[in-house]
Amino acid sequence: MENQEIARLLLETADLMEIAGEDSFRIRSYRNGATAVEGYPERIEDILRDPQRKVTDIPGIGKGLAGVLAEIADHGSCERRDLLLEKFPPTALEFLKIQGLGPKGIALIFEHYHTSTIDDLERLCREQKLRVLPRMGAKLEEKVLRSISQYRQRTGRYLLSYAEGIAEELTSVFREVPGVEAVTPAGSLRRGRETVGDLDLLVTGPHATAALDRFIRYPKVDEVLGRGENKASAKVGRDGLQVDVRVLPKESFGAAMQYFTGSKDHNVAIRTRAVKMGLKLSEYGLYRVEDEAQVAGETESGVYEMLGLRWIPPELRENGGEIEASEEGRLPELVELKQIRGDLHMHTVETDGRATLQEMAAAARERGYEYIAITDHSKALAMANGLDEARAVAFAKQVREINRDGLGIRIFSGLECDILRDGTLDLANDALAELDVVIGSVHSHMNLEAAEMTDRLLRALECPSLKILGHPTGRILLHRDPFPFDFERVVEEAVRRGVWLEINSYPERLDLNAAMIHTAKAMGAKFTISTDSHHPSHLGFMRYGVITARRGWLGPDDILNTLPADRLAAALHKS
DNA sequence: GCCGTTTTCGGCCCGACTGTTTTCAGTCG
Repeated sequence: MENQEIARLLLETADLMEIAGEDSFRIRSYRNGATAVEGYPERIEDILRDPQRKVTDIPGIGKGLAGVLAEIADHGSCERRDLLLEKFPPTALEFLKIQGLGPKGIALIFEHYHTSTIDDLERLCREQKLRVLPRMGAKLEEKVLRSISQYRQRTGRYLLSYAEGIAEELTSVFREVPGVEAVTPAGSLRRGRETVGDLDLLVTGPHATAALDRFIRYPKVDEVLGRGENKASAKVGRDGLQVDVRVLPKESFGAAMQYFTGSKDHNVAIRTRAVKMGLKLSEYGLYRVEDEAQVAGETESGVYEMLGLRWIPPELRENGGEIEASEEGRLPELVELKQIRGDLHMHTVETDGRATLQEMAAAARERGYEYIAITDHSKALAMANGLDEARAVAFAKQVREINRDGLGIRIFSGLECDILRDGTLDLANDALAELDVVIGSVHSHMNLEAAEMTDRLLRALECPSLKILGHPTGRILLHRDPFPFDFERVVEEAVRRGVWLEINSYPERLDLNAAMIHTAKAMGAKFTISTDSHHPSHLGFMRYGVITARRGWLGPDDILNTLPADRLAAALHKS
C-alpha cells in the first residue's frame, strides 16, 4: 500500500474519532502521523518489512501509531477504525464537508435520526427537524441547505493536481506497453482548468489497443464502464474519476488531440471556420468537402495551419478571442515555468510550515531559483503562531545576516500579513517597513457583504508597505466560493498604488482565476506567481500557477518573479 | 497518541464569532 493511501486511512480514522468525541490530542496525533507518512520519501511498507529499521524513527510516529501502521499494512485497516465504522457509517464523514456542521453536530444528528446521507440531511432541514435538537435552529437549517447545494455542484469534479497525478501514472504505464508510440492527455486537463470532470487519454501506435487491455486490468481501476475496440472507460481510484482511453490511428492523432482538447466552444468556432473554407473537421482529420480527401490530421499544428491559423496553446482554447488573435498573428507569448526565477510566498516552522528557512532555501536552490521570500503569518493567525511586530523586525534583521553569510540563494524577508476586518493590516507599518515584501491576505470574516469587503480591501491597499495582494478572492476549490467584492475597483486601486496581484499556485486555491487575471491584465495590473508552500515538496505547485497565468493570457513581462534578483529588489524598494 | 525529560507523566489547542442561549458550546480558521 502506498503512503498516500495509508495517510488517507489515518485521516479518516481521525475524522471518525472526532465524531465519536474522542480525546482531541490523540486525534491530533493521528493527523500529524498522516502528514508524516504522506510526506515521507520512502514507502512505509518497506520500512515495516525491514527488521533492521523502525518506523518510530519517523518524527510523529510513536509506539501507538507504529502498531496502527502495521495493522494497516497487514490488512488494510486497523481495529480502531473498524470499531468506529460499526458505530458511524462512512457516509457520515461526508457531513464534515457541510459548513455549519462539525463533529458534535454530526454525532447528535446521527444519534437522533440515524441518517447518514446528504439526501436525508437535506430532508431533515426542509422538514425543520434539526431545530428540535439542542443548540440547533432555523439559521443553521438554512446554512446547511445552502452548503448542501454548493456541495452537490462540486461533486463530480476533481482538482487539476489530482487528475494530473492519475494522468501521469497511466501515461507512464501505457508508454511501456509494446506497440504504443504516443500517449497524451487531452480535455480540460490539457487546457489546465483548475478542476476537471473526467480524463481523456489518447493513445497511438501499431499495437495501441494493447494499452486498453493494460488499462482495464490496472489495479486502481475499480469499475469498467465500457470496453470497445478503440475505446475503454473506467472509474479510477478511490474517488472514482472517470478515465476514457482512446486508441487512434497515427494519421488522425493530431485531429483527435484538437477535438478532445476542446473546449467545446473553441471547437464549434473552429469547425464553423472549416465549413466556411469548404472543409470538414472531425476527430479523424480535416477533409475537403468536395472530394473527401484528408488535408490534415496527423499533427495538431497541421490542422490549425490548414485553417489559416497559428497553433493555439491549449490554455487559451476557450473561444475568448484566441482564434482572432491567432489569425491576426497577435497571440501572446505566454509565460513558461522555466522563466520563473523565484518564489515569493512560503511558510516555515516559525508559523504553520513544516520546514525551516534553510530547508526551504535548499529546496528552492535545487529548483534553480535565484531567490525566495519567506512570508510567514502575522499574529492574527494565533493558531499558526503568527509573528508580532517584535518577531517581524527580528526576522528582517536575521535575514540580512543570513544573506551576508549566503545560502547560495538570495532570501527576501517577508510576511503574509492578515487584513483585519476593518481593512487595517495586522502589524504596525513601521514594523512592516523593515521587511522586503509584505503580502496582505484575508483569512477571516469572509462572509461580509460585497460593499464592506470592497472597502476593506481598498483600505488595505492604502498601507504603504503592502506589495502584494495574496490569494485575492479567498476561494478554496471544491470547498468554499470566492468572497464577493468589486473586483475591478480593487484592481484599479492596486494598479494606481503599484500593488501586485498574487496568482496563488496552491492546487486548492489557484486564486486569482484565469478570467480575473485576463481582466486585471487589461486594466494594467502586474502579478506574482507564488506557491504558498508549507513544505519543500509544495514548491512544485508553481506549475499550476504558471498554467493559470497562461490561461489568463500572461507573458513573462506581466510577472514580477520572472525578474532577476537585483531588478526585483529594486522594484520592491521603489516606493 | 507523541514528545521530552527535571524518566514515566504533563503539556500539547489559540481566539473570535455565531447562534443558540441566558452564560456558552460548537465551529472555523
